[in-house]
Amino acid sequence: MSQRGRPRAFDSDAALRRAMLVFWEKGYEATSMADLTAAMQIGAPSLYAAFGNKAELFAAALKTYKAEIGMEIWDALPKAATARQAFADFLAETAIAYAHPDRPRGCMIALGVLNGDTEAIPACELLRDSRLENSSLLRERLEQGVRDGEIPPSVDCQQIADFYATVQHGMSITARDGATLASLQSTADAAMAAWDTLTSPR
Amino acid sequence: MSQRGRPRAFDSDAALRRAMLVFWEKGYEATSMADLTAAMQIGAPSLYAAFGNKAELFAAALKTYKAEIGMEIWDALPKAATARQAFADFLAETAIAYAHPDRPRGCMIALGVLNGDTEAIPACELLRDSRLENSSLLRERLEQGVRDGEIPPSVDCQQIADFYATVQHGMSITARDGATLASLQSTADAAMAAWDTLTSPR
DNA sequence: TGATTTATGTATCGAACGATATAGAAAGGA
DNA sequence: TCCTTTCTATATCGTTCGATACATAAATCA
Repeated sequence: MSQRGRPRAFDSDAALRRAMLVFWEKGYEATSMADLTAAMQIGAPSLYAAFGNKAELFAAALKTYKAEIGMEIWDALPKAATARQAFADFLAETAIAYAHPDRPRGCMIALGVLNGDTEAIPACELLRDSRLENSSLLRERLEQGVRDGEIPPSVDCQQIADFYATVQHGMSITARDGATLASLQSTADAAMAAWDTLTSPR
Repeated sequence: MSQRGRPRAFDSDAALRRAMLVFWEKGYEATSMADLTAAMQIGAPSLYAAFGNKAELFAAALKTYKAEIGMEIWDALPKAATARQAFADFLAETAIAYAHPDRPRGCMIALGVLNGDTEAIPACELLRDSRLENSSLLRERLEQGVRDGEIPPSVDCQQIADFYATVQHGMSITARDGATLASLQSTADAAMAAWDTLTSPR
């Protein structure tokens, strides 16, 4: 099963990366196949042969985004010694990532598709599931804090996770509206100002 | 200058209201003229004659949204006696409005258009300006609190306003993802848990 | 009543959409 | 060398997009 036939004339990973940037910047629906073929510098048949269709290409681009960009943010959760530090780092990394000067602002997962019939547009459900997964990651880190004795068992970890996930979602919109890195960092700090109250016994 | 010609066969306000609901639910770009004419129960020529084009119809729908839905939320700011109560009410009203069972979830201003070239899509800039206006309303209420002696002058009102505006933006996404009213209220409470720290002297 | 004005319903416009058919080009296998 | 396989480039498919031309209907004005 060696590679028969004419070899591919483009770098598949590089093309996928370019597609990711376009989807990230414009969202799923606002991105046309013409936008993609122009950015990826390949013809439409090559795109379809390599990635299936627009929806599958988006799914692949999302996977790349999670592995490459999302990792910068979510790796902070397990690294930090305490849940508190984990959340502070998580928000700080979010601010840095969302205001990165050489990339689309905000988060592809939060901004990719918000509207649309969940069933009609598969990308919509894909992103929604990703957001819910992220919220679960936050909850699990809090539950770890409970097991570590850092957080009292009486607190509702899901509620706290939902709050911080909501703040992160909002930061995507605020970043798209032009907020500075300092402003986003300030918002991250403000969210952490609620930590002590949120993690005090109920 | 009396009304000459054949009278309009539809209620313009009711049609605009239906258009608002469609834009609110699907966003600007995902809403087609076919969606609009179906929801408004009028022909395309009647739509164009009455509202100009899609962009102008969206602008009119947004105006209706602000006057009708936004008022429920933003009226809380001047009504409350203190800045703290104003922000608590503002967030509480946001939770209620975003989880209303008989309406699209979340906020039309936050979800209408997030992506897209600001210049190419006028609706994008329109919504961005609306979000920045709302942030300014929050800042002004905080500044009023400073004048009232409720908040120390050393705090950065814009930073606090940005934080709460960001939370509200995030609540739109969280609401679209299916969060319950109780969950949104919990997030609103969590945001208020930061109030004392945020408004303490710097 | 006839002329004018405005709204409606049908049918359709050119452009852009996502997706392909087709033919030719570039590789390995025999 | 010839065949098979795979990829590329051009041209285009049918559909949907936002937006209109056109003829007709329903009102006021003279």
